[in-house]
Amino acid sequence: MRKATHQLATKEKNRSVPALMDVARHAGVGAATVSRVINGGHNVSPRTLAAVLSAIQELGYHPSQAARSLKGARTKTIGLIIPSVADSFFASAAAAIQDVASAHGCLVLLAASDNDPVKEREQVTMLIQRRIDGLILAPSDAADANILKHAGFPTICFDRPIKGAAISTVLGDNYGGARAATAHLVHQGYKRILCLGGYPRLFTSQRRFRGHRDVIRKAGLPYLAELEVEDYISAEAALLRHLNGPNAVDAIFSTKNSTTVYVYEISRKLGLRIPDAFALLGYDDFELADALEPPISVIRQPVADIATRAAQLLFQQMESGDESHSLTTLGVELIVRASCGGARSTLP
Amino acid sequence: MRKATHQLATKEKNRSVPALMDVARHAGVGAATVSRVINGGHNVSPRTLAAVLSAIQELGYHPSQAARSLKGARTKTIGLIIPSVADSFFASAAAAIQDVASAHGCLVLLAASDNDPVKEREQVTMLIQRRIDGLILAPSDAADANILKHAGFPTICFDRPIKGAAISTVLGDNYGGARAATAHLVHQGYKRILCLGGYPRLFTSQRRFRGHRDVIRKAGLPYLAELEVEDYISAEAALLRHLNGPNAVDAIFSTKNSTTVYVYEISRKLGLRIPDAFALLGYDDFELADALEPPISVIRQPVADIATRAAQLLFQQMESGDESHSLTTLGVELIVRASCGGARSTLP
DNA sequence: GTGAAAGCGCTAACAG
DNA sequence: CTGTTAGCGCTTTCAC
Repeated sequence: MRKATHQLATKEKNRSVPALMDVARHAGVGAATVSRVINGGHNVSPRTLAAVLSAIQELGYHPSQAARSLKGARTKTIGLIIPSVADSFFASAAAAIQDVASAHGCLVLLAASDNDPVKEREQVTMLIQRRIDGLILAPSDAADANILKHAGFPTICFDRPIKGAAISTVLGDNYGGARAATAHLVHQGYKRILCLGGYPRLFTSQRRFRGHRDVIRKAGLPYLAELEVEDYISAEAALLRHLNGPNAVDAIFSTKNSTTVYVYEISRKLGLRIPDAFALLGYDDFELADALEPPISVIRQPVADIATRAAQLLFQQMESGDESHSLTTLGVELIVRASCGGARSTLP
Repeated sequence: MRKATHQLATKEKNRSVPALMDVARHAGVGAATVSRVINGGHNVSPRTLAAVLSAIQELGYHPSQAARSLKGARTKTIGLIIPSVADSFFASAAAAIQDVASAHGCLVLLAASDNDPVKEREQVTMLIQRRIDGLILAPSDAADANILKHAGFPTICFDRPIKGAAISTVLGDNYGGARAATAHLVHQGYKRILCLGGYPRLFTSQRRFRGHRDVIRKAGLPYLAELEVEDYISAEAALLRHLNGPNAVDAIFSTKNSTTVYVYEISRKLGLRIPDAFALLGYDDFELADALEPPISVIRQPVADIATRAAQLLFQQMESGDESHSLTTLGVELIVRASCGGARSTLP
């Protein structure tokens, strides 16, 4: 505090933050010595070390990462681009990635793409300008691999790939998960299984739709799907279309968390009991899935594993400089709860 | 791609990213001209502009933010320190803050403190070193204001203050929220209202505890509290202590989201119907609060508003250089659902 | 052990 | 309109 006043009084520079040279002068040593001190203090006599240290303390000096980076040092910062942190899947992923980054002494520069290729591009540009050491990316469906050509740092994709890009990628087994889900419903004896989903351009959606379709076809059951459901309104409309008449569905495979919840809520509003009126099986587990009445069966993705793996791959690649890329697909888990206990044997 | 090979062949520097000077040489112009181009392209002839632009394109050049910062420019980056992004409250806050930052062309450097003052310190240090333009902070209970003395950028606290620090702060009205919650239960005729909470060192917890206590005292009701509940196990133990005997509680005010859910789950496990066995009113709304059976009443905090306000204050302060600080307390909302409909009039 | 000096990539005066 | 030239804060030889 004294010093702050002092600085102003001597009107040296202006009231900006102290630089290494300020510390050097303050301690009566050369710049190189201060540099040595803040880099481990090796090859410095105890006397000078103490002097420099106290000068740093008094001035409240913090070395500028920017200046260090200029000299080619790493920025100790990785980028993370996701559609939104408000989405619990990506929030969990971000937390896991941050843990890994933190363990490596890195900070995370977070950018939201909103699934918009244009925004995504802008964010990538900003990250390149900041010279991040690496990037973890959940690409939009129209992501352009060329942006990363000249990036100068390794990139790992997770949750979704960039088609035709030579980038290591970590995915959940969307196709397998959808197959497992649908197969389970088939085995339970359901005959009219509706696939309810949205955002058909998303890689994950497509895989899940296909998984459902393939199992249905193989089982010789009628293919029923509503693939444009993106909010409560459209979910309700879709449901109404399939809940009445002699051809009413007896089970619903919902490919998205929010859709699953919509279906649950709509069923209550309509006074339809799950699983008596129809079975429900969702994609992605959620916190209160087993607190609902009935508890909802789901395909659970290993979110933390996916994100952690991606982060580990990134640091591995950052350290090794290895250019090779790989595709990792992590298995999902079928969590059977009461919402799809078995086809009704008797009709009311 | 051609260029990449070319660079290697001519072994100029090494395979590092192109710099402004590379562009200048490539385009046959001076450094200043390139600088002008990447800063808006004013005062540059169409011919040179085109030449430089195409050179930039070919080389895949991106100006280094680090070098710019060295010259005193802003980093266009703000820091955000929260306990964890995995917490939905802070995830929502982060999303809101990011929106504001994005609107100002800024990126967010995210750091997790885990409520640990030591980690928090480290994160602040790393952010100072990166010369962020501003910081938004949800401080740990033992946060040290002195860290930020020499930071060189404005800071805004949200959700919790740093005691005795001259820092603008945006809070939810925890005391008022707890009062409103407890008062509602009192008005409904409940007589034995238990306050269930944990993390008693957290500012938010303390305010909520006090709000409950003050209303209870004023109403002349017995003060009942279990303030060390931090997981399912301890919640169950606490509940068991107060659910039996002639002195059983008839209502529970839960001061934390997760605790509310625990109480709900435990009540189902025990076969106790809410609100017949006891009423339940929680703090912080959650997605499925109204999908549960019964729907849970809560105090809803304006999360997005709090975060947005904090971010706006920050940018305001960054732009004005204003050193003054303020305290903003945002009102909360009582969401009445079926979990505390009114005291039972008849005993079974 | 320690200091002087040369850049790292960029911007901001100045000259032309 | 355009090029030259200082630095910004730091690391890193290279002498002393």
